[in-house]
Amino acid sequence: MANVNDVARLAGVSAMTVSRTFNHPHQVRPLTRERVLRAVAQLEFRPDRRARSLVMGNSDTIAVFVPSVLNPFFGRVMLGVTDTAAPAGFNVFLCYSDAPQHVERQLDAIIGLNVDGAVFFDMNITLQQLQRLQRAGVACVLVDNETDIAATDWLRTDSVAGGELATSHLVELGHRRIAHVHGALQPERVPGGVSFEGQFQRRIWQERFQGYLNIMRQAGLPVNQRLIVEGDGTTEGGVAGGRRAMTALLRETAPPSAVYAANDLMAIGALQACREQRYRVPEDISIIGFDDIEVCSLVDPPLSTVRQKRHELGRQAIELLLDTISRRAPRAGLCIKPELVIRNSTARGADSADSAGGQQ
Amino acid sequence: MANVNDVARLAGVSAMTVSRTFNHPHQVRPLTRERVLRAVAQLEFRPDRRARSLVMGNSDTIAVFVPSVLNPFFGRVMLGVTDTAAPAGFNVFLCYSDAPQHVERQLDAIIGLNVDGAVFFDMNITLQQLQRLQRAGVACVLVDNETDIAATDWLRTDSVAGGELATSHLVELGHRRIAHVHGALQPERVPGGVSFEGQFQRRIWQERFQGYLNIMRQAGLPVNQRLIVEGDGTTEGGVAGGRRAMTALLRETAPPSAVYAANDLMAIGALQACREQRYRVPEDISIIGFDDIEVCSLVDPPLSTVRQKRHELGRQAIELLLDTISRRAPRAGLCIKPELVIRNSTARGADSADSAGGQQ
DNA sequence: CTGTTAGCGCTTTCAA
DNA sequence: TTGAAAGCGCTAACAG
Repeated sequence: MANVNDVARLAGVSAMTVSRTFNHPHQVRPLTRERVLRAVAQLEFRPDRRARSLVMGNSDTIAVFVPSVLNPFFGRVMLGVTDTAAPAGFNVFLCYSDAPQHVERQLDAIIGLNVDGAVFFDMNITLQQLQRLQRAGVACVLVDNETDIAATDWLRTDSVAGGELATSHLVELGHRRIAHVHGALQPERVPGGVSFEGQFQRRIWQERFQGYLNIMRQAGLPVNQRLIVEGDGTTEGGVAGGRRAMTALLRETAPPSAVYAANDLMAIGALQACREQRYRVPEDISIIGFDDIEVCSLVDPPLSTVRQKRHELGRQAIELLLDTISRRAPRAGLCIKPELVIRNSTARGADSADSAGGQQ
Repeated sequence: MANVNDVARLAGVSAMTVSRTFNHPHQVRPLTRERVLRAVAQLEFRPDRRARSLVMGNSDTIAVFVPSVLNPFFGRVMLGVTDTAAPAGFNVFLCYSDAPQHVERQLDAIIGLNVDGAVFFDMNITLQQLQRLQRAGVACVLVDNETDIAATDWLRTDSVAGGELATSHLVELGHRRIAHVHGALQPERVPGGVSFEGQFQRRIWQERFQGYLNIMRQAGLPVNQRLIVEGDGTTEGGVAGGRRAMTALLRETAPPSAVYAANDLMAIGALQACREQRYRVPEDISIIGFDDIEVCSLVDPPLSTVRQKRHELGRQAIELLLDTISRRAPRAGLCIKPELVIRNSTARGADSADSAGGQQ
């Protein structure tokens, strides 16, 4: 590969002039610039970013962490990320922690790569990890982190509002026996009570449940502990977990007439269980999910859900990060509101609990 | 951030000893090493990879190109990539060309980043682009590239064999009127003939079609031009394209009793069309797809398909690349065979064409 | 086994 | 407007 000196020699100038042609074009005489650019083209010269980065102290590279490459949620988020980062001249380094022990190694890796900043989507970054990054000069933005960390910028999706949207939708359709399939609970948890506060493995399950509670109470509907069941919100186990949960619900003496699942995969599992047990959706049972991943419109019936604005999420996260990197903005927290997407898995339900269900 | 000199000072040694502690540990006395490592820990020192890379002439970073982050096919491929690259000490830089004009810019970017190598999955890399990369010292591996390029290592999935697997499966189930929904054709194409040689927009459509032809002829079945219809194999338009194609097929006076779609999304679209037109799958019509993406088991009925070994594909591509980078292996071409996955969308069909179809 | 010197490719500062 | 010198953080080569 040609370097500045090769170009300089060919153009009959000094290396500095070549450098300036790229970084301060107005400081070099048009004619000289011409000559330099001709040499650049001839030698296919691309400035070496490592060397540039070394002396400049910034790398124009950011890291983006997602929990899993297999998770269909993040494809569109990444599009929002790139659409925002690329125009600003940043390269995006994607990290995924499909094996949990990888995170520490990945953090080492991005510190070694001297990224200017990092965004963590849906992770469980600790204060210690965050501070290590910050000591290493990496600007950080946390999106839906498991624990709140005051020391940095963050962005959140409003899961409580999302849960409220889903539940109100069902309530407005006349449903009264509304079940909730949530994500995994902590292994060791205090028993009893419908207030699951702090007992969920992940914060989003807590919040999506909270939205459900809010609306049920607000509507004056009884919150029935037996209709609140644990699923599995993971990418791999989500569908099976939703099916298990739904199967259990259908075994109840009075099954629910509507189910709000804390994510789409669990909702799809619930759909499968209904089909297996010969319940029709949405005639017998309404089902609503959460996230609006692409499969929602591929299943039968197409799934009503709560849409996360994923492109927007990626975009705002990067904008926040770029602001932090350039110290343009004060520390701030942002919240993105989801929206209701009504497809065909939800329909008007019975007015009372008694007429719900019905094996055909 | 601390650097070698900071560590050296704290440990009371020279910078070289610090460097050696990382790169040639056996060359430094255990006691000295101890002291250095303590200083390293205390200062949280991570060697700067830019500087290291600059002097070593290699970056231990590779780039991986996929056509789209939204394409569900590549998640598992990326897992195979990382599982192979990480143990070898390589960072993976993921590039996706969701907007076509991005490719050239991405190539510039990875050259500037001085990656040691690049793998291109399912792209349309030209000889010019390849040579530019090679002149810049980037080792390249092409996986299912649109055009064969002799100048580099490549890897291919055996799409012809896959098409044969799918079609034989249908033939063995007793189907005779077997339709094929393929991907897009070239905008300008010579009309007539069932030999679509060279008229497909993408090579994989050509090959997956070829497998169909091979088996139909081998089984002595008539190849009916009207049962070979164009869909849309893209991530965004695949389902709608498959539905359109299937709708057309069902309008035939003698609809097919089985359909082989050139990818899963089109097969799912076909499934939807059947449902809309009140054909039962697989009782009235069998449908088989290609790729085995995750959604296959989520739709109803679960889709029979031809499985691409995606993790394997990622793994082998990286192994080939690492070999090329270290000049361990001669130029080579590899071919990965797919396998049949039978789920519930295919079933025994009528023995003759006449009894096929049947609106209920 | 350890230290000194030089240089990877680039850009900043200072001088012309 | 251009060039010379110095150095970013690291390691190979050589010396001790």
